[in-house]
Amino acid sequence: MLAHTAQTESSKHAGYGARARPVMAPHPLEDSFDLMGAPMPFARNMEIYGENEPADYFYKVLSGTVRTYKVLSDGRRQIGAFYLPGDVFGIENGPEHAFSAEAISNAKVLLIKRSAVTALASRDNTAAHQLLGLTARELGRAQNHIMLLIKTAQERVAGFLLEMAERGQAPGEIDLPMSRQDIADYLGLTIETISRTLTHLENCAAISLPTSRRIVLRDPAALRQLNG
Amino acid sequence: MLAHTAQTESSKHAGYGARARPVMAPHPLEDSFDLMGAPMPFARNMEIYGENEPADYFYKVLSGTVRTYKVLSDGRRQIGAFYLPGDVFGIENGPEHAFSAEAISNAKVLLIKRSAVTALASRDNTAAHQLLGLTARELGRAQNHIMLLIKTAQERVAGFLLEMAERGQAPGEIDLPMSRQDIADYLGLTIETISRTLTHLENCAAISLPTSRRIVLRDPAALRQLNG
DNA sequence: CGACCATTTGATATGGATCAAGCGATGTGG
DNA sequence: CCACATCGCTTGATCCATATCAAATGGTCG
Repeated sequence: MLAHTAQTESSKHAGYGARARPVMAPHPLEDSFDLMGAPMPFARNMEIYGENEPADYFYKVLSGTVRTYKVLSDGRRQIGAFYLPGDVFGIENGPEHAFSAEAISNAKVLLIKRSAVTALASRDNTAAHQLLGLTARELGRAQNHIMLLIKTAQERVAGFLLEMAERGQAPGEIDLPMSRQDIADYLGLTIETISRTLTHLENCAAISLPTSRRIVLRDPAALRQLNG
Repeated sequence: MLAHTAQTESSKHAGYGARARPVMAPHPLEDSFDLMGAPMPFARNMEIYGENEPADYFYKVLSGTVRTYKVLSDGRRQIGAFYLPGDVFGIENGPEHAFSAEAISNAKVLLIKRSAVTALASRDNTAAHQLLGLTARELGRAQNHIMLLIKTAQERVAGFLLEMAERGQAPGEIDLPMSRQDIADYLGLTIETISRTLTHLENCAAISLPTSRRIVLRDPAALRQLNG
């Protein structure tokens, strides 16, 4: 539904560019695409692209957090993944997006023309290899997600916390950018179950919850055990 | 656990080759790899590769059916996918297999050296494109699987039947190569729930079950509606 | 025919959903 | 600055879909 106007939009924010790339554990594979993109800001809860729209761009998170999701006919929402700064999203099978994407928090996203990437990939085989690597990584993520979805509520939440802790910068500390509803829709549970499970983990001294969005992993080994 | 002896094994069955490729809806993308492989037979329930083994080969089903799966520490098994003749499997993120693979029925599988494919891909960009296409298709399959796993038992079974019907040759008729246990482990349900759901669908006149392994889609539209 | 295995069917238990308040932070208008 | 509405989160009570436990049935192979 949202028509990208990358040129016009990004021209309003001409200060960013590749320079604005946050200091992160680098994803070396995709670096060569960075120069091809136009940075673009998205406000909290704004749609970046919609399901079934033509997949004309790849996207790289510069700052903020992004969710991809699908909604079933009766309104159930499944979140496909959360993307943090440095992550690339929008890579999918076929010419249309299978999921929708929204900014969870105010975010800056690099838009990279898919046609430019595939053109580059057909000339430069390191670029092709990088694109393959990104797609395979996404596949691995989806496979892990499948494994999460067959577990008990405790195991799903423990797995989610470990995943977020690994991806964040502070080891053993998580600053959740997403709501309980987002977590629930990622894990295939309800907000009530997420909340109850977190308080239970706190009672078990596995975690502590200084605030509802901040989680300290007090006993990661216990979480890993729960993880199945 | 299983060390492939592709050359020695396949030399015992030197009659197959690309000629033995079953007549199927072709997957045009991977045809250029076919000549690079060595066909190899696997008996029912034999392991093709194990989780965490080096992923030195890609595999293409020539006949029979293959399942990939992961087992959690407590014995729960999740089936990642079923592969029918013409399908390629063993494409994963990283240098090791994330799943194990077994023949469900006696099967012939083409083994294709991964190094040969990547070497070809770095020279020939159509080959690179084909490999990317296979990986992206696998990603799409995993994403659909995720969507299945958040649904009710009826929806999962309906979705599974529609998926199998699309992939099989006879429209509206399914000859299941796998057991109820396999279906259960694919859908994250129990065999009892699979069985009960199938009999319920039969009572609703959505399907009929001439035998336990044969399913006729009597009312595909009803199934599609159930699918969510 | 008889043993074995896969599948179906039945009875009961339970984990997580649903329904329903409460609570705490954040923000807004008076 | 405070009263109050709002929103996200937590907590409690009950319900229900599916798991679990158990037994019967049926199909296959020696």
